[in-house]
Amino acid sequence: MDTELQIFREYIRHRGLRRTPEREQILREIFQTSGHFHVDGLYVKLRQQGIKVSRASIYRALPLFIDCGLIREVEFSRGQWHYEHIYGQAHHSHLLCLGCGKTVEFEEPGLKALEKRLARLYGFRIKGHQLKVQGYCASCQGAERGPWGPELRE
Amino acid sequence: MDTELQIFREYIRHRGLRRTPEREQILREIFQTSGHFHVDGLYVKLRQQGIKVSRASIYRALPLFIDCGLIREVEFSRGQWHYEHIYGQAHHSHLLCLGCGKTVEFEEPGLKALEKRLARLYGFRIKGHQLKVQGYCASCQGAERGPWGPELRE
DNA sequence: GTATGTGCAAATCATTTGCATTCTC
DNA sequence: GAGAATGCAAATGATTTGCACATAC
Repeated sequence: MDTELQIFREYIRHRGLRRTPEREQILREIFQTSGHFHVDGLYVKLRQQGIKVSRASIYRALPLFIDCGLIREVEFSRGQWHYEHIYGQAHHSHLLCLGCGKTVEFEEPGLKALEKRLARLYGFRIKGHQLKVQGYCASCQGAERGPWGPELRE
Repeated sequence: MDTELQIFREYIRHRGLRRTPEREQILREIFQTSGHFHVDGLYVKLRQQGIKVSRASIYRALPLFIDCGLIREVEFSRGQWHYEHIYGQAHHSHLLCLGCGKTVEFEEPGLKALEKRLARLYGFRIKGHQLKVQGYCASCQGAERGPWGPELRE
């Protein structure tokens, strides 16, 4: 249940940082929500619960959570940053609908093999990858723009 | 040689837009440079040649070039947007060094098959994908941070 | 002639930062 | 008590936008 918190405390200790209620409240809120979240939504949800944390503290806390492997950043479309839990989750990629913004998560085991191949080929020590696939979902295929069609905005 | 320009003019005509020297100068500059470029670099290079185009016009022109399939946006690390030609180029992915920022381009034919599979599985009409792999290149592996090691900044 | 495109400077918007105050260790 | 972390408000920086003028069709 609170494994994330434990991991975080462990991390804080290792780095000689300080354990503050703000950081832990933010972390709790993140793990109470399932799926993706973004900074402002997080800020609002905290406020609604009467928890007073500044946006600045959120911005300062997120890199720590990322650093200890609890969450990860994803960008759905340009400038649209979201975060998602990764602790205890299988690594997945995203399929995005350009029409309605729907996202589907999928796993692609073949990418592990690709990483190995790249490591060998280019002498890299691979740390990770991100794959994003875009298209139009079943219900948006009508509105899809043709070749230089009606409109385009990513 | 000037195929890009032809494609662009064709596109302009199709969309009922106007053919302006600014847009074409920007396009020429882009295709005179090989590899990646970013907005500010482009702006400076144009100025250096005595070509006066405002940043605003560049920002307004790039979506057109993207729309007609001449260039593509890539984000190397958070907020670091680059553009690259795609006309006449094989689709490729990027391998990035987290230490020195070096980038390696590679092709991964398997992703086409993945797109097909996703299309069938989720009923999407796939438009494209982006894959980014990160790691440390041979010369940066010493400076690499361990588990919660020295430093991390994407 | 009209609608589009351009340049400029001002507006945006998410994120970062400086600084005085408050907390952890 | 010293160094970190917080909150606030101001700074940043890339991109966008409003508007007056220029220009393509």
